[in-house]
Amino acid sequence: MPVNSIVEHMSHPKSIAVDEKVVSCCGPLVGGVMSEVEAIDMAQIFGALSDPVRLRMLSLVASQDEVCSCSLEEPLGKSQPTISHHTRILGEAGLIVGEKRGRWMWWHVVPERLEDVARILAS
Amino acid sequence: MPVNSIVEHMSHPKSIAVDEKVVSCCGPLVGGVMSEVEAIDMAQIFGALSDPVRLRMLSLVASQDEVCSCSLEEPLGKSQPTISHHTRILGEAGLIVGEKRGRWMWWHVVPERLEDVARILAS
DNA sequence: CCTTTACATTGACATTTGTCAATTATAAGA
DNA sequence: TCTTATAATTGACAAATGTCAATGTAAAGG
Repeated sequence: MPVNSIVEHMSHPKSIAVDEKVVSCCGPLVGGVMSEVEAIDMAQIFGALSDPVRLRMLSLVASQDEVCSCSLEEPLGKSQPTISHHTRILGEAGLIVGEKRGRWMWWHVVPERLEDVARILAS
Repeated sequence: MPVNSIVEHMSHPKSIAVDEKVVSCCGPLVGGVMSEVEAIDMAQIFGALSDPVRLRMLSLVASQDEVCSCSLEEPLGKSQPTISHHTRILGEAGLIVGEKRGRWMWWHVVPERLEDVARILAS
């Protein structure tokens, strides 16, 4: 129980005594207060996951070994430039990887990346 | 190996044969293609996590049993209305919960919610 | 070559988002 | 009651974001 609640009605609780990281067992969320740069990097990944179209896109890619860009337009109901835009954002976040073969761009998910993100949250 | 890659240079790969969900063991990301409403709900949660200030805020709250709103302004370097804005977004996403005691608003994380999100990604 | 096809890029636009000053609401103390 | 302290709300604004039409690029086939 924190000092805060003990002195609840007596003193101002503005100072935080940050717990020190005992062991390096945990993700950034639990194991100490996050730095500015950590937060920016992490926010970029979560930002990639913060759009409904991209989530359904990721789900579509994950449902196959690999999926071509052209086969995403119809199920997502978006134009070709929009699909390209979203694949780029998911790619830059490291969540999917694309390989060009012939005329087609083939995408597959990066499971390790998803596990990394999951570990951040539930460490 | 998908039909897609076999007929790579022969036919157009626009049709996706969606794998059917065999058992309900998995999160929405792996166990079948996500629906529109699922995607919108999930995007709201990830949207709450997609801002550096909110990530550091969540990390600060997670570093204590509970944290008062007023003790977030200084470490995050944001104004009081901005802090209130961000706590509301994290709260609406179910990631933190606030309780008003006296003049102070005390926040704590919801670990189960974080685990839920983690399970979505690494199921 | 020239044409077709798949994808990327650019530019424009409306919407959403993050921020703060000013104000309002509520709780505690004198 | 009057004053002080904490938080929520409102309004305004700049910046970021999602979308598509138009255009550019590169690969394959004639």
